[in-house]
Amino acid sequence: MPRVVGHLDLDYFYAQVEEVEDPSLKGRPVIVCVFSGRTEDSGVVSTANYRARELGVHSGMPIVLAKKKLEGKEAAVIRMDHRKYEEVSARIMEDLEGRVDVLEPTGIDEAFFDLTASTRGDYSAATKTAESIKEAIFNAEHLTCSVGMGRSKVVAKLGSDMAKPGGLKVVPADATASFLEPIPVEKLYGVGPKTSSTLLEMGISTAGQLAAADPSDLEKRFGKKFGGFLLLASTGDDSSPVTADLEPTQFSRIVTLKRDTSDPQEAFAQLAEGVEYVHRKLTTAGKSFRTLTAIGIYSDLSTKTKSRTFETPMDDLGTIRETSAALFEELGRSAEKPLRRAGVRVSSLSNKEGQTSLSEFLHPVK
DNA sequence: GTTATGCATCC
DNA sequence: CCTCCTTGCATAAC
Repeated sequence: MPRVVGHLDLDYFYAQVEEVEDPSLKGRPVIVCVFSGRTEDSGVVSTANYRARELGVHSGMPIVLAKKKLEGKEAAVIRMDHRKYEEVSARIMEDLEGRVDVLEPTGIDEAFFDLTASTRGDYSAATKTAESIKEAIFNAEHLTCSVGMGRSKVVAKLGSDMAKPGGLKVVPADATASFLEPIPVEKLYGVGPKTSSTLLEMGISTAGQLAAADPSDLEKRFGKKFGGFLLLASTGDDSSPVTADLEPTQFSRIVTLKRDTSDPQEAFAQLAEGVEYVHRKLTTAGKSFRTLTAIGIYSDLSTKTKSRTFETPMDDLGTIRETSAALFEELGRSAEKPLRRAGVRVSSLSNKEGQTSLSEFLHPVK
């Protein structure tokens, strides 16, 4: 029986949530932005609706540049409200859990799902389920989404990309090979600019060519693990399962400083709220950490990190404060360039004494 | 085997 | 002109 794997992606999520909340935005270019606070308009576009995209604006673009492109176009420039999008996302994910066999959220606006068991590998039954899911989200939240389905995660993700915006792309298991053959390698999940340029050097530009490549050549260039993955992905045979209740493995926060500085204490002071945020996330999740990392991003945007691992799990704000302050001191001393951004991360997480894992909490053993 | 650090991906 | 977050992996050093 072939697996039935789906990928659901909420369309231009942040901007669409804003459109739903304020219908007067419909039909106008809308951009949701992260303002860094450094100057009036410093920061980047997080999400642009399709009207804004038509005018050449896309995510990652500096706000100043986006505003120029949108001048005189009745555009709405909105400050990102992460809390709001998280609430909408949580409602949708909760509803989805009841409609699929397994749900694996992979971000605030997307999730993989599995329908193998309930459809017994029947792709027409799965198509009906996907359609009802799209309908349910639209009825409940007035949001559109794009869905892809196929026999693996790579195929499902490719499908949802192709279906954007608002569509459904189903690739039945036996149509996988012909579907993948002409796909450019850079479209494959897990293949970014670095990997695709290396592949191009090897004369490989499509999934079909990748599938026909010499496995040992791929291993030499990418290592055994990633080389093997590429080969499987090229034929839609990547086997990674859809997994529910994945526990977080780290929490981090990075902020942009008001001005570049070589003074570690000044940088650390501006990170104070970020430190509290990380501690709050840790507490909410009921976790302790063993490793704490200070992250420095310098004026030339290069990155340097310093970390410390404790022998026993820690969870208090004081420890995070003191340790990150000390690590920043080291970061400042070892660098010749001033800092532009500063961050803190906790990892090597474990559940606190007496706390059940999130998964046990959600689905207790009877 | 564990730790520190950086790289690549994706959002 | 340049935000923020997460995950996994490679590699070197201990």
